[in-house]
Amino acid sequence: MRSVPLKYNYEFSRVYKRGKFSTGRYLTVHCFRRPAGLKHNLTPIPADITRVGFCVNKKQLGAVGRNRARRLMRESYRLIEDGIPFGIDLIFTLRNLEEIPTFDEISKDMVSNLTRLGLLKNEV
RNA sequence: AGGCAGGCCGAGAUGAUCGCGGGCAUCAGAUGGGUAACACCCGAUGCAUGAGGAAAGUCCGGGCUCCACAGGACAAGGGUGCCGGAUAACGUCCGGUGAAGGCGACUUUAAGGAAAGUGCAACAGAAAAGAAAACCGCCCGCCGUUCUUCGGAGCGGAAGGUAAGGAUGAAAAGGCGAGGUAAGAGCUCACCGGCGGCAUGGAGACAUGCCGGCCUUGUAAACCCCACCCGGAGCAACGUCGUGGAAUGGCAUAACCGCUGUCCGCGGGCCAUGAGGAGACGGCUGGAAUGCUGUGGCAACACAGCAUCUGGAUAGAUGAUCAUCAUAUACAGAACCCGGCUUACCGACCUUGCCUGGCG
Repeated sequence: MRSVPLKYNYEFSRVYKRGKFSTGRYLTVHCFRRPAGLKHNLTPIPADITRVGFCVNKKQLGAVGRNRARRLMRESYRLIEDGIPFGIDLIFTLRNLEEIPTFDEISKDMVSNLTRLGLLKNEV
């Protein structure tokens, strides 16, 4: 198990355009199963890693709020990381909400979304 | 009791479990990357450490980097504008002067020049910028007329005098009082204001006093004039490396393929070269640094000594859960770095500070 941040803009758009998604009450999850032999700048991307991105709309929250939301999502992801298969690109996006949800709400929503996409081997 | 001024702090604190960034130390290397081999990267463990007073707005001033000019002056454009000081510098800060406000402690200040010139001053008003103007009013004399107590009085008229009063206006040509006069007027005088000169004090802005002629509207946040300052762009700056592809040169061209058949030639191969897109690394944090003490200074600040090392991420590190403390937690996240300004903010604390009023 190894998770690595998703970096480049074109990789994000690939996940949005060609991947599957699931929307919950607080989060939207996009996932994309990388085909074998995919390269970035002629360097092959290892098959045994999962790449993750966390997004918050710049318009809905200030810098502090965005940081907080990202941290909550990252922490939730960390706890269920082991149950997720390799070779996948994931993007978690906070939905447009009035307030930042609590850790519990994000955590549960993340699990249910990933289950719906068939990405969780067994519920934690 | 009310107020004035200044300072200081602010992810609320503590504990437990799990987790993140870079740093240091140790370990593991018959296993990944890397090297000639080490180092190093990657991995594990431990240790300490890890956002702000505004990190924000990006409004000024610098450092740093590249480009331009490599000398000076002027013009254009922009900025600043009482005086002195502080500073690397500033439009900032400190101390003062003048003005305005407040009973006061204090506060505010968009403070150069209106006698270099130009423009503007709506409406109202007779007149709104020149040494002006007579709407009402006031007045001597004159003419007509009425009355008469024969002194004059009233009314009307033409020509004049008058800026004291009324009326207009944001503003009416110094203010106010006395003398003066037919009525008036800086016409004369005292005081006040302004202007000019002189003296004294001060480093200066200015202050005080005396003298003079009797006096010149406001607006420069209208143009403008004067003095001083300013080259441009920014860390996505800039520097180093830079697979492949393309370019140029060299070498090899047996076979095969392409340039529609044939021949020649060229390309596909290998090596080198200087640019260089993506990307990587550096720039990247030890600094006009912070704390304490001392000396100088009213102060801003400067100097000296001692001590300390205090974020450097790169899709972007400070988090999660639980428990306790008191009800509960504002504005808000470094992105090259400093000095300011401005704006946002739940609240906590300090000064044997100062002022006004009440009671004793």
